[in-house]
Amino acid sequence: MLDLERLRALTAVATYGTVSGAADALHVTTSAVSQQVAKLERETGQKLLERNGRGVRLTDAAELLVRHAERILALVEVAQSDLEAHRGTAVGELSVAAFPTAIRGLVATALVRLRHEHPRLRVKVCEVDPIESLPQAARGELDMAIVQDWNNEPLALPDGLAKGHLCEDVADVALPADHPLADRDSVELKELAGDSWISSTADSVCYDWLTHTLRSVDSEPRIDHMAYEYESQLALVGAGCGAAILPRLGRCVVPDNVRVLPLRPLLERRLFAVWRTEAARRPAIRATVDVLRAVAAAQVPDLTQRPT
Amino acid sequence: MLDLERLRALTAVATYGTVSGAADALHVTTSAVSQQVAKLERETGQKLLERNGRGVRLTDAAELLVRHAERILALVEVAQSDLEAHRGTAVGELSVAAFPTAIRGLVATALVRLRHEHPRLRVKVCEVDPIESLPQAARGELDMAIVQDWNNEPLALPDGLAKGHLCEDVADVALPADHPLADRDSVELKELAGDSWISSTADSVCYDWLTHTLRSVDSEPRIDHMAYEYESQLALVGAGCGAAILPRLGRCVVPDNVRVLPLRPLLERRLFAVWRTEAARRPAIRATVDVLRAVAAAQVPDLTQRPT
DNA sequence: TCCAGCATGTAGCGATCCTACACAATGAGC
DNA sequence: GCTCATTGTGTAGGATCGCTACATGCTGGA
Repeated sequence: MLDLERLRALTAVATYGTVSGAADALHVTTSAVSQQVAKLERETGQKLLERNGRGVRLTDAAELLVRHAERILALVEVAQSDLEAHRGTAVGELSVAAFPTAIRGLVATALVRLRHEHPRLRVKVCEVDPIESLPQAARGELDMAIVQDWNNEPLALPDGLAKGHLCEDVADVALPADHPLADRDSVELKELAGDSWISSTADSVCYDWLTHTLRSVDSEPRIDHMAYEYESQLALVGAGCGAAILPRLGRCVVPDNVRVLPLRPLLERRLFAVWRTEAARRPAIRATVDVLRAVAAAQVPDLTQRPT
Repeated sequence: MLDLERLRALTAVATYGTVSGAADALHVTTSAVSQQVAKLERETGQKLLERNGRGVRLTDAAELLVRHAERILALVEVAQSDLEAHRGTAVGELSVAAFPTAIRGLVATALVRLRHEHPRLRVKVCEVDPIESLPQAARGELDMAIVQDWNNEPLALPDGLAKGHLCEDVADVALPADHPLADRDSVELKELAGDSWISSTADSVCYDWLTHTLRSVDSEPRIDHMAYEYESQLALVGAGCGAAILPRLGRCVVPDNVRVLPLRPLLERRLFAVWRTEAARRPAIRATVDVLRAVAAAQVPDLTQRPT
């Protein structure tokens, strides 16, 4: 009889291309994965991995088995999810990835309520940029990813994932206090064409989005500085290094030498929770999304109406 | 992660209704099955079995899990079968059930050829009446069942099973040597209406078939004696106890005090091999069916043209 | 009331699986 | 061309798992 853990080991090798990559993902040693696959080879009577340079290559038989294994493992996840739904209560472990402003502006508060309302549910939060968390969720390394979707750039969802809308958030522009436009009530993005910009680091969705957005008003946007944390970006803005886009959700204290102005038209992002469709029926998923929505709803006035 | 062996244990309990029945089917002790299910309960966090009188009853959660498990286990079998097909050669173990005349008339010879042509295939034969072997094959306790199908009574195949035709066989009637019709070249069944009959035992398809067949010529057939083995039936015929239907396949030596006459019209049975559709792609299945057909074809003249 | 039948719990033994370590093979950098 | 980092496989030992045998508890019929 085939063993699901062994099938998972093989699919992990197929996914990551190397035995050690699979071992990392499964949190075991390479030796363990190697032995699991070797056992699978003995059981099936067929060679599954072949040495290929320093790595391995899957044989045709292994590719075939992986295709079956993916269907089987998906069905197993549906069964587990269905069984948990039958139980009705949110229990077990739920690993959630979120980007920084969502963690402090939404998830932290939600965790308090979740711990209170679902004491048997253990939510593990990890700060991961959506650029990473989406594929991780698709691969099953995460149960839920909290991601964003700017109004000028829709979210591309990998196969097998479902999303649930959480709330809207508005982003303003942060300018040095001595900027010519710093005393305006609001500003249009195109008025800032030619300005120097401060962005998130290049391995984040915010960087991709900012360059894309600025290109609509400025053929050659100048991104001179990059910092992943907004607090650092604001320090750079205060030092007169340029402008930055600053979401309202999870906003830190703005230094005195920085002015924050609303943009015209509003620059909005939508927040989504994303999960695998196989796990959709888990009460843990539903409960977490519900609480996230409730927390978000309580903050909507703050986010969309605050003068700045 | 769910474990397939544990799921199999639960489905066996669902199938057989009792823990000990499941244990028998899985060839382990009741304690082992009980522990497996208990572990499943801990993993899923839900009660699966409830004491019910001296036995157990499956909870709703267990019923739900069984439905999923059946789909998963079927998919696993397809994967294994597909993988073996990819390998191309017939290997591993194949458990085959056949009724007595098929064993000596067909399977024994086929085993010799199979052992020669597919040395890595181990075929295990067990004599089981089709009345038992069909459900056993459907439940996965057997890989193949060799069954018969009389020309006046088609075979009802349970869901999930496929069949392959092997050959035809003809049955004659055995009469005491001093029977008034014993010297005829052939005889019609209705000429024997009112005669006493010797049948297979009541727990066999042959008994069911014989009573059904005789009813078409005799409203109240007299079945005075029953013996599972034809050799015993012929001894009874020779002792003047009645008539018997005697297939040509695997026919033993006929005693001197018994005459065997062909029936008009021919009483034919068709032989089939039956297997689960999930295992249909196994080369072991295909190879065995092919050899059975070849052996049968070599005997067809003997079976259908022999004067008696 | 006793007993047969069924399920569960426990102790112990063997198998399994994982980690740590050693070793082999490859390919990139100097 | 040599060295070394990277990757995969093999082996020994310890922890865990899973099974059997046996004891115990419960139920329903004789």
